[in-house]
Amino acid sequence: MKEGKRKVIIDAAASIFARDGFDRAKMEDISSQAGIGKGTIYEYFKSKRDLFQEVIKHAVDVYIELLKGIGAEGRPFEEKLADFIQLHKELLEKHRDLANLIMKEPRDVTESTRRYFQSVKKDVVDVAVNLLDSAIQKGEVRDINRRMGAQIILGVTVSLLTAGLMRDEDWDIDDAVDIILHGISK
Amino acid sequence: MKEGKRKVIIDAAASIFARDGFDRAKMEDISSQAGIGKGTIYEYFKSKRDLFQEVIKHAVDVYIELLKGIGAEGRPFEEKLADFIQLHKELLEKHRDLANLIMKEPRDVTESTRRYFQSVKKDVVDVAVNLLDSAIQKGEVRDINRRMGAQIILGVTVSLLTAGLMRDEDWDIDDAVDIILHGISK
Amino acid sequence: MKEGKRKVIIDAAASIFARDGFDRAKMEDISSQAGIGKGTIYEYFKSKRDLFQEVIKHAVDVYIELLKGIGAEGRPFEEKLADFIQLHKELLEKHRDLANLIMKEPRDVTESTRRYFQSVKKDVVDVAVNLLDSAIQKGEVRDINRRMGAQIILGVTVSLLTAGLMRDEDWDIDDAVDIILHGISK
Amino acid sequence: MKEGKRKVIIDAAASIFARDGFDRAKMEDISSQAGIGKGTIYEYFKSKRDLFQEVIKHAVDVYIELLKGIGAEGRPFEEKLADFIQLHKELLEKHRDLANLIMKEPRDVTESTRRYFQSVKKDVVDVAVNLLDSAIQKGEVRDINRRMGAQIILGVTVSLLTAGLMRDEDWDIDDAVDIILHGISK
DNA sequence: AATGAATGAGGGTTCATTCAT
DNA sequence: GATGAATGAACCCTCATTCAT
Repeated sequence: MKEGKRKVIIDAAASIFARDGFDRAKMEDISSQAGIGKGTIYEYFKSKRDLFQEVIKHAVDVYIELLKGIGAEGRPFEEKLADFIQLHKELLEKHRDLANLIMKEPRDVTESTRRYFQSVKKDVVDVAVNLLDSAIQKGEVRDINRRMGAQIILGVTVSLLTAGLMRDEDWDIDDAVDIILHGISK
Repeated sequence: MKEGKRKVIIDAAASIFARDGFDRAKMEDISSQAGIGKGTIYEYFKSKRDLFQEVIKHAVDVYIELLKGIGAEGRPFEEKLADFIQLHKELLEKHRDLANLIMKEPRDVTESTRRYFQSVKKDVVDVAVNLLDSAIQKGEVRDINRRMGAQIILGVTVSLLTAGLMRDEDWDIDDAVDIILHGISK
Repeated sequence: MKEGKRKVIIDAAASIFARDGFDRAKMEDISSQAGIGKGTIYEYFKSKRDLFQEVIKHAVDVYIELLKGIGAEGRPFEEKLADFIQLHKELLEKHRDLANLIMKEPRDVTESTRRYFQSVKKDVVDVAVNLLDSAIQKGEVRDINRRMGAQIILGVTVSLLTAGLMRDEDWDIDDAVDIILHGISK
Repeated sequence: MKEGKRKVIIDAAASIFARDGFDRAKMEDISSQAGIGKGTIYEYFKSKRDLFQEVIKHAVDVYIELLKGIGAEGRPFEEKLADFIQLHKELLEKHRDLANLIMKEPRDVTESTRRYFQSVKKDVVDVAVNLLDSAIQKGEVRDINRRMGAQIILGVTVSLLTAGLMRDEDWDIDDAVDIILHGISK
């Protein structure tokens, strides 16, 4: 029961933080969104900042968990890459604003949260690095700087998605994969 | 004189907004950074929001102006692409935080500013689209979806730069250009 | 059993009120000090204020009881006076903070508590008045205004003790008695 | 002008703190008592605590200044003693509650304020000690422990006055002086 | 035109009290 | 009876904005 309410608060907070950003989010809005009293939040979280950190941590955990599912061996790199993009697409469609919280670099939080963010970003890049590494070893991909390649994959993915290009058109994923794989040169 | 002070305020505001973000930036900090009285800002700008919009507009104008310089005809696409990346690199190095203000989607401003942002982003993509279009017509690049290609170029550029990968390593631009042009596939 | 728990709560409250003062004392601290649940206090006391009043009343009752023991007839005034001071000394040493609660005039309580305090103070002064009265009638003391004399005795006692002058030096009591009795004039 | 308003705030705060105590005093009450806006206080004082400290410091400064006036040489100890009591009497009549703030030991302030309080108390006792010392040297008073004697004088003074005994009866000062000088013994 | 003192709406946080279990 | 999770009134403090000078 207790943990249940914690979750309710985190979900409400996620939606309000995502809508309004950290500074403009009001604890009262969060509490009413959660269907509880304003003071109740403080039974579960020390402060607004603390709540924010937990929201982020939760969102990130879900995200990382999903990401890890992609690595499964034995499938061609091309498919994994499509999955990687598809995953982000779904994530962004379902939790557009929350995704922003993860992708962007917020200035309004503890140094420790900032470090956490950095480490998360690194985790995400690492997933891409692993995808690449395995593909390079199998000879599917030429031997480029893995970290840079991973960064490029992530950047293309995020920028395509946040640009809203792919919102309704599934074929775009394949095109994106094609461009990442073969470039744009004739 | 009047316009001179306006500029002073915008510069000060740019530096404070970049440092603290919109919500945490204090009008008092801006005024003292500008070396003027707190009330004076309101002689030139209606409100904090208004000031912020002007700051963004100014930064964007400079940015767009620089971007337009790249289009110059007669040079190979590869060079233009390198210039495009180089321009962003310099911009990000000089005005890292301000650049964020432009690249990110701020939730803390007027709907009208949001629209302005959208149009700016479109302008930026348009520059890339034009680069691509001209290259496609010259046969330098295969006939991909121009807007998507442009978005990919931008995504690669921004993500590489914000990742800090290139901070001190100039060769990276060529590698990035290579990957954009020829992809990562063997 | 019921009364037993009441006593436990009063003792816990006394220690917390003494440590933190009325306003800063937290009901939760009191309950955990008492080893019971927060809500349980309200089974025994209507409110924080009510609890405070009971704490005071209890402390005062103990105090008054001790005071009354001094009056015993047949002993010289000088000894009684020394006892009076000694009693306060012990009281202050054992329950320094609680003693403050009694001696001082708290502004943070009901008018009725204030009146109670007044009456307690009067009781204490009365004890001193009785000491004096009996001494005056026996000719041990000159015929001064009894109430003023009593107030003086009390004032000297409390001020000496709270000043911490006598904390470790027993002889001081005799000196104090001497000065009260014979004044400071040559 | 600026200092003028500071003084206005301190006076208002003194009256509210005196009436309600530190914890219950509301900044809003203080501001409205001062006839200014709530935020204005914070232009002059960092926080409620800071304001409180300044109030105390101010009250104490006035008090110490008045006390020092008593020491003037060449007058008999008896007169000085009467002046000492008279001074406290007037002080308590005019600023009864504020006087309490000085005399009592508040638990709700910085350690540094507590130390300041201690030092003030010492100053006050020192004045009394000096009175006594000079009297002892002139042979007006027998050679008692000066600090204890001083504490006794202060105790008698304060206890008589806070008891409200002397509120309207001027003769009491002489009686008090008499008792301090000659004791109560026949 | 320029200033900065004054303002007060707004929001995070605390904690006495309630009440369902 | 005993509990402690839930509540929301209350209060300190910040800071964008105004306006008298």
